[in-house]
Amino acid sequence: MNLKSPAETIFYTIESTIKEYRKSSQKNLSVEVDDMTIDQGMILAFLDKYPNKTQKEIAAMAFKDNASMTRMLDLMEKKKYLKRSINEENRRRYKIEITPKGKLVLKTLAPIITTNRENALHGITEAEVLQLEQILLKIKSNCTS
Amino acid sequence: MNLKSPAETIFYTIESTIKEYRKSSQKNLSVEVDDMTIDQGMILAFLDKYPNKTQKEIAAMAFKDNASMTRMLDLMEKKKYLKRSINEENRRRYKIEITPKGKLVLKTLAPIITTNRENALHGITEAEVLQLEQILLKIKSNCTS
DNA sequence: TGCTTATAATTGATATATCAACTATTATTG
DNA sequence: CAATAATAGTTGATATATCAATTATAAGCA
Repeated sequence: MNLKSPAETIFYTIESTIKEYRKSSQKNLSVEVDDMTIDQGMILAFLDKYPNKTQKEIAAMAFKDNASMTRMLDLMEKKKYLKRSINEENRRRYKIEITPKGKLVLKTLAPIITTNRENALHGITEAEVLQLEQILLKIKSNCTS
Repeated sequence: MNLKSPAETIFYTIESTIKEYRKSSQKNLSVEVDDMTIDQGMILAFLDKYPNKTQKEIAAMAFKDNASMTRMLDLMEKKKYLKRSINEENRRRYKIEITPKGKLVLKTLAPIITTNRENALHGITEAEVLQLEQILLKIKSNCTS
């Protein structure tokens, strides 16, 4: 039987690469911010960039499940990074506002995120990144269609 | 500020690609096997291929945390896919054996896994897979060093 | 041999992922 | 307008991820 062991497949490489990236990013983040995960940081960045989106839309953009999004926002609200209030124009939705504490964290995060990305892509050309992206998008498309 | 939004980065593409692959693989697996996750299937495949490795070694190969491995094996044992017994040569270790039920599932899984992989890589050349791998390994190496 | 250190695995705490069922609200349609 | 369907978000259950602390055993060394 010629079934490759999981470790020999490209999927394993994809998964282990992103895991290492996440791990090293979390490590660098934790040095500067105490009680924040990289996912929470990412959500905060999305909320900052798209202030009028629904939780559901943010979830889709961040590639998260709605249920996960609810729980992450619960946590972030508890930690005072943001505030949710009912959107009176559509009472099913929330209005989500980043607090001053959240804004401050975003400023702290920016250089860390930049460094994380630069570090991960060190010695890799723009062309390679493009190739990488194109091939990945093909795989992604194969899996969704 | 020129900080890209998370969705515009290659890391987002990597992450979303592997998530779609996992999702579609889980879906195909669930059609044939009822109470098994793709991670459990992967671990079973590793155990089959490397019957004398420790949990720790399997965890490292499968890119899992030791704690996760303990819990996954607990579950798989409870579901009778495997059996653990103390290794008398080194009482810190377990001897892990795949049960007949586990062996059967492995057989059922094999064609599903093959199909999942082929489907995901449909229309992608060997050369592209190699490129993909090389670039990813660079990123991974940047993150671990 | 006794003490210290290393190793394999577990456990607790917390965060996230996923699916399904559910609530509240809004939109549609007969 | 009332009944029904669609939408936004939540909750419960279960699986996995991660870190830190802990247990049991083995190995190394004075």
